[in-house]
Amino acid sequence: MSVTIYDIAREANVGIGTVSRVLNNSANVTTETRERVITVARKLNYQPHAFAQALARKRSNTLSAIIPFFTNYFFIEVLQGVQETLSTLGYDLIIHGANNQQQVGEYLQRSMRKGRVDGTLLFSLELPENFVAEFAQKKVPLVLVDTFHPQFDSIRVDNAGGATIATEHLLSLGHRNIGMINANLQSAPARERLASFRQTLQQAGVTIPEGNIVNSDEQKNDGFSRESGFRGMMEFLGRGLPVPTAFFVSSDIQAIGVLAALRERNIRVPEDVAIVSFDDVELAKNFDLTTMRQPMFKMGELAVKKMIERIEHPDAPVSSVSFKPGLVIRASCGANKQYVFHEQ
Amino acid sequence: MSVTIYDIAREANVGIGTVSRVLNNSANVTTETRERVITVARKLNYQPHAFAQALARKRSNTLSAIIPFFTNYFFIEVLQGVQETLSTLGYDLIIHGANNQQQVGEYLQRSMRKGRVDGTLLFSLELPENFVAEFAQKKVPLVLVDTFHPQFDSIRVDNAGGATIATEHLLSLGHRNIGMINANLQSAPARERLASFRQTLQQAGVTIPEGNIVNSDEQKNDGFSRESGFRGMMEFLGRGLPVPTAFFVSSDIQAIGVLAALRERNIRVPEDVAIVSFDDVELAKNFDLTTMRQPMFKMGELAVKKMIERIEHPDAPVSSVSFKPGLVIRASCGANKQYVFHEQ
DNA sequence: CTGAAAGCGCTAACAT
DNA sequence: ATGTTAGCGCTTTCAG
Repeated sequence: MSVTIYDIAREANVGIGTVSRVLNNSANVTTETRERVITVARKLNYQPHAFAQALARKRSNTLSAIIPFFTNYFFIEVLQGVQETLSTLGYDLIIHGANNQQQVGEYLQRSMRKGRVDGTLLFSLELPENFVAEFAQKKVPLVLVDTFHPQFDSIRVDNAGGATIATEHLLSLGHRNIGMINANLQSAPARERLASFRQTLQQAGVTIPEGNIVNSDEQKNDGFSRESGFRGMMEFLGRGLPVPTAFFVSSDIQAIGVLAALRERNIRVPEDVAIVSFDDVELAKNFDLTTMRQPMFKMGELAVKKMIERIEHPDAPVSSVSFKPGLVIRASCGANKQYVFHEQ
Repeated sequence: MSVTIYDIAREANVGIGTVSRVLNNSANVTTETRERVITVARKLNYQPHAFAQALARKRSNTLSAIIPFFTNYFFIEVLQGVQETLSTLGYDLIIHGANNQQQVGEYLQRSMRKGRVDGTLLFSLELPENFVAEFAQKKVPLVLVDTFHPQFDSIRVDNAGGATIATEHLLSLGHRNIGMINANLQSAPARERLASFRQTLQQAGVTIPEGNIVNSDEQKNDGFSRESGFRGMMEFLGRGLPVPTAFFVSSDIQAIGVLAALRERNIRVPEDVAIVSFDDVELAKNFDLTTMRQPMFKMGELAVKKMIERIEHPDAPVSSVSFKPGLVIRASCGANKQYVFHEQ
């Protein structure tokens, strides 16, 4: 059927071993024969058979990524970083979208149990405990992105640090009555962002009514959604409390909903209320949101690099790095009231 | 190392052939031995080695998808359909993000590299001509999604039909001065949507000033972006023409920009201007956009089904199906002025 | 019905 | 330096 190293060997009058050697750039081949083989290979339009290689090498050069099925911009951008990096390394990426914890298990099983992939990246999903012991013992290359487990490599966002910066920014702008529209507390990022928000206010000696904080109770996407932001702000407004002069919102996507709610009530941003959110997804700049930027693309790159290192050094100590988000100032916080639409 | 069919065979006192047979549900095995083998396999926690299977079967059970790197909601939703369907079929999906035409070629080459994948899905990108002859002759399983080539299967959106419905809807609402904010005409969908818009008006005997039509000249994403919509509307407003009572916008994402521009000029939607756009991406409902819904998830499903059929019947005639978008009426067209935020 | 054996295409250890 | 050979783990004839 298709051309194999046997065809090349015959045509070039060498053994298949030699062919394999030149194809793998291994030493000990005369430049003369090397060139002959290469010429023939090119002439025959030879393409190595990936699976045969994988089988013989016991290495597949492909990774898998398990991501939440309800994908949002965060994953997309991180994935782009992953994909780009992988592709320069000659690796392939298999994607698995998980709907629930059980599926995570299935995919983990499917990916790892056997030669299928060299390693897997788990995104924003909890690692099921029943895999921990086995994976740790077998030293399965697993890196967690935006999630954590002490026994595996992970890459995280410093939610606490980010929330602190956001809150301090609002404080520095003179705001003293601040509110927070948060996602569902069942998600760790939501908990961490809230805790730091509280702590930062407290350290600044600022007290706010407990009613200024609205936590989402939505299940979908853990409340990191536009609807959730809209409802959260509406709920706050329904409480009849004095409207704070500023809000910290736990994600850009929610902030967009918050903006809609505010507009409906004719409350202007940033004149009446300043907004700072979190993530800096693609959309954020279009809404002129001041937000905490997470270097998503970079996180993807780093995830891959860690993975490669892990594959090459299975016994290296596990490491966890967290990215500290940076403040991106746009119009929504009022620090810069100019409407800047076309920012790069 | 890990458990193979040899281990099972030994343990169950049968030959590896028999083990393989029961594992593949092939006939001609006594229920007795079958059960014995299954028991042992389970006990040993056996997992088939995908690559070895692929090598022996000459079939990998994995597909690849080449998508534009600047991914938007459209792809994400289609991909979810692809992924979900594939996963129920036991297939894996390899993702390649292409930045340019040349990369499409590289990935095409890499994917098709013998046996790597059983077929590839090409999304919204033109199939490089230099692959056509070879792929067609070798009957490489290739299905095009949201793009087209006469020699390969494809799944498309009926842009013409959709634009017609959108325009007729506006007409039926009584609008006679209508405008269009379009994407970059270098993209086929933009051209098709514009042509049908024109034709529908003409057939209805409605004439509009040429200046009512604004085509984007942006490169990024072919002008299917929020910025592009914003600028398009601003440009129109700068022309000094009477403002139409309705606009057809070539995508939801642009419509969001259009909305922003209109708001800035204090032009109300839908009271002053009605808007109908195209796509019905996730965000559309949050902006209460009346739009033409493309069944993206379904398109993904169908793409996979077509692919499987193509793999099984390499000689079947090529087919191309186009999905006719359906009108989703929300608040932005004024047909239903009620603010509906929480629609499912 | 089932065991044995021949590949699938490639790598790597072993000869020469 | 290069040819030969033994697998990698599984499927699939081919005998029996």
